[in-house]
Amino acid sequence: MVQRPRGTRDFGPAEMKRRLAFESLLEEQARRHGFSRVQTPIFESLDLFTAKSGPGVVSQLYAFQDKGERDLTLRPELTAPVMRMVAEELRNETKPLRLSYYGQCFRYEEFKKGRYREFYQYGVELIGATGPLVEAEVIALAINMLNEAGLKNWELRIGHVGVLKQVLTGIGLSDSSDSGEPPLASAMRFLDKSDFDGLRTLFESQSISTDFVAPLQQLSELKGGQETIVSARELLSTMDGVSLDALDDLESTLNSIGQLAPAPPSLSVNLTVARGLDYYTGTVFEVHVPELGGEGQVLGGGSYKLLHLFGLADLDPCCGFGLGFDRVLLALEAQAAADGRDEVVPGQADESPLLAMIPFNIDASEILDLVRELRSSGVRVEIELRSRKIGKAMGWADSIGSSYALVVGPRDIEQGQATVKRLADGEQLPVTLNTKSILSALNA
RNA sequence: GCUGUGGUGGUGUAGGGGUUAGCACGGCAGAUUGUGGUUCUGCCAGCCCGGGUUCAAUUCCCGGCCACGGCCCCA
Repeated sequence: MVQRPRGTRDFGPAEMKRRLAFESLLEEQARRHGFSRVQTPIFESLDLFTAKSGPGVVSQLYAFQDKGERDLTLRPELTAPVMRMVAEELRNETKPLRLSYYGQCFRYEEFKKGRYREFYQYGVELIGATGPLVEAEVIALAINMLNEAGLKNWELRIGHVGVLKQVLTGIGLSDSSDSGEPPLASAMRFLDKSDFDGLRTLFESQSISTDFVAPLQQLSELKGGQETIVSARELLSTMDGVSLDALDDLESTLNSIGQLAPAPPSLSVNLTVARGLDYYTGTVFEVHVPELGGEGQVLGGGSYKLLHLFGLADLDPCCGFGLGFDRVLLALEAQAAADGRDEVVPGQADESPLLAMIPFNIDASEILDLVRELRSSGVRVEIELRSRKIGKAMGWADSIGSSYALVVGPRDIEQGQATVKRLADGEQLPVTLNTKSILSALNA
């Protein structure tokens, strides 16, 4: 028996109902925010991702050579492909662009709950505009999506890489280095790991006053929502030469988000986020769901500079986020189970009635015209295909979830009459064997 | 990269060195040739793979594969 490759999943009919409902819910929110869907290839040139993330990523890629010995890889994420597409195809479009995308990505790593080798990402990028309002637009969309999906108990973590950069630059740390890691990057790493001894040692080696360690520690330990900005402002105003521009921008972004979207269940402002990634330039944000445990991050994004890699530096920075489609669904499933709810994703149930058409001791050709007409009127019709006897046919109709059954036998054909049976209560509705009559019975 | 637990029909499980490997759900058929959901009966279908120990392994041991977790990491 051949099995699925490790780290992949099959989705049966019940699960796909939820996934399709979730995707269209996300798409509808994106649409209302002015975003248009795009799609890029499942595989790309290997260079696309090494350019963005460095040669180290190759170990985590499904990379391969094609018959022309071209180095290719299954895509591990969607931001870089969309950037490539913008540079290749969309230069002439009116800016800013609001693009959304959805599809599977592949990473060769050990898989866990919420972490698969083939996983699905939904995301958006807003390209060709920058600033607090742009960030607010993007983050508000993220909030609205999660809110509309019915997700509860999630936390929006938001920060601004510029705050810390401006502080560290202001006190004299350099952003460049002839060899090895720039001092600025080292400092950010120490702060991210809360390694204040390491930070102190770094400052000593860079001839920077260790008096700055204490306020930096305080800054990194600030916790809370929007009021954190006020505390940070007080703290930073005591440090000479430190610009408050980034902090002002973050505050402006937060204010606009407050107007564009409902308040998230929990908001956490963190001013020393590093995110390790040097292409982030402004606000960065993540959404965490505690129920998911170790793989609790369901969404992440921010303002970043990547288009310069494609010769479009004038469009940098852009702002976007990626949403972990599978993880959000896991969270929704867990929450629905905890509440004893059947509905995991709003709108997952197909509302239009299903009619079980049961040809009984007649040739099926007698009812096919009727079936066609009913279907083109929007009714879901399923024909009994196994010539079951009446009792079994009814059991079949029930088990496929139909709301109505219509048995058509020789007598019905002769008389042009039949009865539509409503399965919920057994009520029999007499109909004439034509589309109009049946439709009105279904709507009764 | 480190590490824990587990793998018995399609699903959920019981059992256990020699068994007709039990039960429930499911699917199919019959009782029931024009209106289901009850009931009864029958049928379908299983010990993850390889090696070892043994007279005998689904059961014990080792390895692999797969599954579910916890750290680390995560563009």
